Amino acid sequence: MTTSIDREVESRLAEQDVRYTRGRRMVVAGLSSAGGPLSAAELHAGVGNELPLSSLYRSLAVLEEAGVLAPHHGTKGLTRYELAEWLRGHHHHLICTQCGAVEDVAVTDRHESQVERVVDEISSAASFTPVSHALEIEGRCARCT
Amino acid sequence: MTTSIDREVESRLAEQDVRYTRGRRMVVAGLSSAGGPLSAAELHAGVGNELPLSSLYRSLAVLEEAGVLAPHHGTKGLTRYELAEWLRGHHHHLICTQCGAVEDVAVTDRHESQVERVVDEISSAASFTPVSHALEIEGRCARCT
DNA sequence: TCTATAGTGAGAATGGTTCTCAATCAGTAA
DNA sequence: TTACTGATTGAGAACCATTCTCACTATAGA
Ligand SMILES: [Mn+2]
Ligand SMILES: [Mn+2]
Ligand SMILES: [Zn+2]
Ligand SMILES: [Zn+2]
Repeated sequence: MTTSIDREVESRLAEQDVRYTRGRRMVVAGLSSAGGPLSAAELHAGVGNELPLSSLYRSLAVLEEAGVLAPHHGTKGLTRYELAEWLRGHHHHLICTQCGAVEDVAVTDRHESQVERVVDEISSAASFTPVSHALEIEGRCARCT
Repeated sequence: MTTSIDREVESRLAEQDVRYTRGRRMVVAGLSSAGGPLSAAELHAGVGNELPLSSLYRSLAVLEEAGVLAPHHGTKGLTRYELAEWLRGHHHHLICTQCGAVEDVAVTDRHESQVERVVDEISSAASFTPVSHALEIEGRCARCT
């Protein structure tokens, strides 16, 4: 099945003369259907341990380099990846300190513009040029309350 | 030299029957005088490679457990630590994508209350119980512009 | 002082991630 | 189609931040 995200990734990679191979498609598909960022190990398990780990890691690196994926450095010794914002849309994260789950959360335009105003004011006061921001909320998820 | 932070850490550890030893003091001192979170390797170098790495890592773990330090998972394969918020005060981070530096940035009460309102609204919409938040701004620092 | 417990340091072990290299695949030209 | 060429893959070794082990030392309390 070819989704719309698949098609967008396809053309993005074509622009950069990077092939959209079977393994890379599996990674994108795995992350497309996830509710939050996934680690290499989680992706590996998610595809029934097809796709060798070395290839999986290489695919993650290639797709990150191509701007298709964004790394998310969460808990200790583990990098999780998610689709880049131009594919999935901007969002923030709810991180459960109990079970460790990271959940995507959409954000309204009103909230987003408020956050952006704060980001811009903080940045300009520090002579910093902001490119993006991440608002991460830690606490207890609905299941762990 | 015994700073005020030193005294606060001292009593916090005393409450928990955890000794405030030479190595632990070196870690707290190193982080007190830093402008952002530091990794184990950075701390190690900062004290002239006194304090063996195994002891340094153990001190970081003990101080984190005691609530004196907070880990910051920023870059790949590297955990940086900073003083907990009750010691250093709440702040946010400017992360330079060019040089990798992480800089603390103070936040005004007005900004903070705006951010907190957004955090609360996002959380309650997701049945999430927020405990803390982190606003991380990525971009170029003044030096790398 | 004696004893029990906490802390230390050197090095081994662990585990996520990256690297190596030979084999295979995909695009291109003849 | 066939031959050529560079990209991609997979198995395993290597890497490196972090954690563990264990014998030794320091400290607090009886
Ligand atoms: Mn996400
Ligand atoms: Mn900080
Ligand atoms: Zn949870
Ligand atoms: Zn910089």
